[in-house]
Amino acid sequence: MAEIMASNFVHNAIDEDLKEGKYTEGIHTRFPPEPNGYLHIGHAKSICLNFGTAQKYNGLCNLRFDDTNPVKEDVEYVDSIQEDVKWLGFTWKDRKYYASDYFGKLYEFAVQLIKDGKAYVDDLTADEIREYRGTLTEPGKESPYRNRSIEENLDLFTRMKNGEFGDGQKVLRAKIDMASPNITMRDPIIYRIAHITHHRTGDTWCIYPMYDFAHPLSDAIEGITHSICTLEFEEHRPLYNWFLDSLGFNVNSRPRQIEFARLNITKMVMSKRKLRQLVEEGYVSGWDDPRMPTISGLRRRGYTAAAIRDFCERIGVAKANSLVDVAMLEHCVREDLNAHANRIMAVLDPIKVVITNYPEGKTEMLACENLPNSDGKHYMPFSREIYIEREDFMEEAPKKFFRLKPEGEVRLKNAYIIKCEEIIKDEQGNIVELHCSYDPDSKTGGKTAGRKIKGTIHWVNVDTALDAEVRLYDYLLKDEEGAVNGDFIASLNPDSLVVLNNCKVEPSVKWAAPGTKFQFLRQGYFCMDKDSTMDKLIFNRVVGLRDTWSKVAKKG
RNA sequence: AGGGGUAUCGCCAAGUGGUAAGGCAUGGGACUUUGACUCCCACAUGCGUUGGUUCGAAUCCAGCUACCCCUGCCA
Repeated sequence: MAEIMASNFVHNAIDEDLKEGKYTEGIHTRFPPEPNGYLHIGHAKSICLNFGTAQKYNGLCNLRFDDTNPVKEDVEYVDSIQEDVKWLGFTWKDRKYYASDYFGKLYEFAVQLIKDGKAYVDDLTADEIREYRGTLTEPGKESPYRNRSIEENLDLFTRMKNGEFGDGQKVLRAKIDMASPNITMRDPIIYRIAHITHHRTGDTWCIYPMYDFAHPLSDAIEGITHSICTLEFEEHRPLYNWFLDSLGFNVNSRPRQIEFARLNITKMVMSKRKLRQLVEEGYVSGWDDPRMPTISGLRRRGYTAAAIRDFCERIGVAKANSLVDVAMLEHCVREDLNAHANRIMAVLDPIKVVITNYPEGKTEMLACENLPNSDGKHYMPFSREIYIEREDFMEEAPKKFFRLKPEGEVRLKNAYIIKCEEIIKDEQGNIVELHCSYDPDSKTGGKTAGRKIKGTIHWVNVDTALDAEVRLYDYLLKDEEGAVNGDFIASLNPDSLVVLNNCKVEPSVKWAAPGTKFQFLRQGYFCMDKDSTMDKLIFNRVVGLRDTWSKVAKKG
């Protein structure tokens, strides 16, 4: 299982608990997604925190599906969630649970509350309940049904369970305090009626517990010691504790809820609602479209699990709302890819180069390092005609242009030094071909291999190059300012997917593993998508694009 | 009668009364068969603000200010 080392304020809180002699049985956390969508990078933060914390204290972390609202949930999501958590490098062993596993127990807990006079069945309509709740500045008022007898409540709740009432006709509420300044405590609803088929329990139930009721009790049932969740649940904590107190859970051993700030990243939309909208309205091919900030989308882009884990450690965990620069995420993939991804060459916008003094018909295999300074290598054919990147040649080049120019020399990566002798143009004046000469002794190990040449460019062999349709992806989800608010649909960047048809890639591409780093000298790293085929390569442009040249040019 | 939170460099973030870690970004420089990578160097007399306590305050106290969350039969 992947290791998370970073320490944070949640750990400080746990340390205090331990010092006070609490939770002597060990630390136990849980990751509790609702299966109503795919996991995204924000969930990765929570996954790393929960599994990482358990690891740090030699404890356990459960995977629990919070499936208390069947209207939005589906098995497709429970499958994808498991796949993504696993892929990220974490394991829950046999501790996969569902809140729906506890529907029976939860029902009994509710009955107990009624027997203790702490819950009642309310006949008010949804609108009436809202009115009675009061506002942020005014207290609510008590429901006329609030003081029904325990017997009547018991009878009504049983009949709710038995399906005698329609959706919305009745709810079960906790009897707390309608005047509480904390609105969560104004007699919160704990059970609602919904005649819907649940993806796991089918039609067994027609009443479903609310999150506020199900969560603390599910935690307690599983022996969770620390229930780590996001900031918006902070004022639900008194209610979380109220249920546990009211049902007699020991103050020193019951779970403790700790809240942290959710993740925001510049240029990325993290709202599940909006991501769903993108999928449902067809703006993307699915939840795993490489432009999506979902775990599966990032995976298809070529992000590695290690990079995402590293990112989650680096951003830290705190309570202050924050907006992490996407540059941090990109740095993390770049670093991982740089260390582990094999180098392979591809030319996106080819221009043919004929090496006039290279023997016709000759082909030699040149050794190419898989990684800088590594023993691993692959071989690439080289012959008289090759392709180079169109932008690697400039007819009228400024002084600081280090690549190919008339009468200039440049090094072909893993091959020879060539010199541009002649430019061939068509009637319109477009450059169609370059004629160059090469220095036969300049390849690795040759007599003149050590000559200092300022520029090095990538290339592929004409005869053996594979044609590819390359799609370059940029972040889809952003607006001009990179802000995460605003009408994101209207601001989708139409250039976010570019298809290049003339791409030439080296033959070893057919063996390239997912995450393979393609060489684009000066531009950094392009990463091949895991689902790429030879005629359709998807490159993650964002990984390491760094146009140093334009910076140099700008400076003069 | 509103309540709950949060403020430390452009962006994250340590710090828990003893004189401001680290990372990302940025700017210099070295190296380079990737203008990448790597390596060096620089980057808060300052911790939202105003007062107070103290030999000493980002840390304690009081008052301001700004931002976030809460009025689902969502989670």
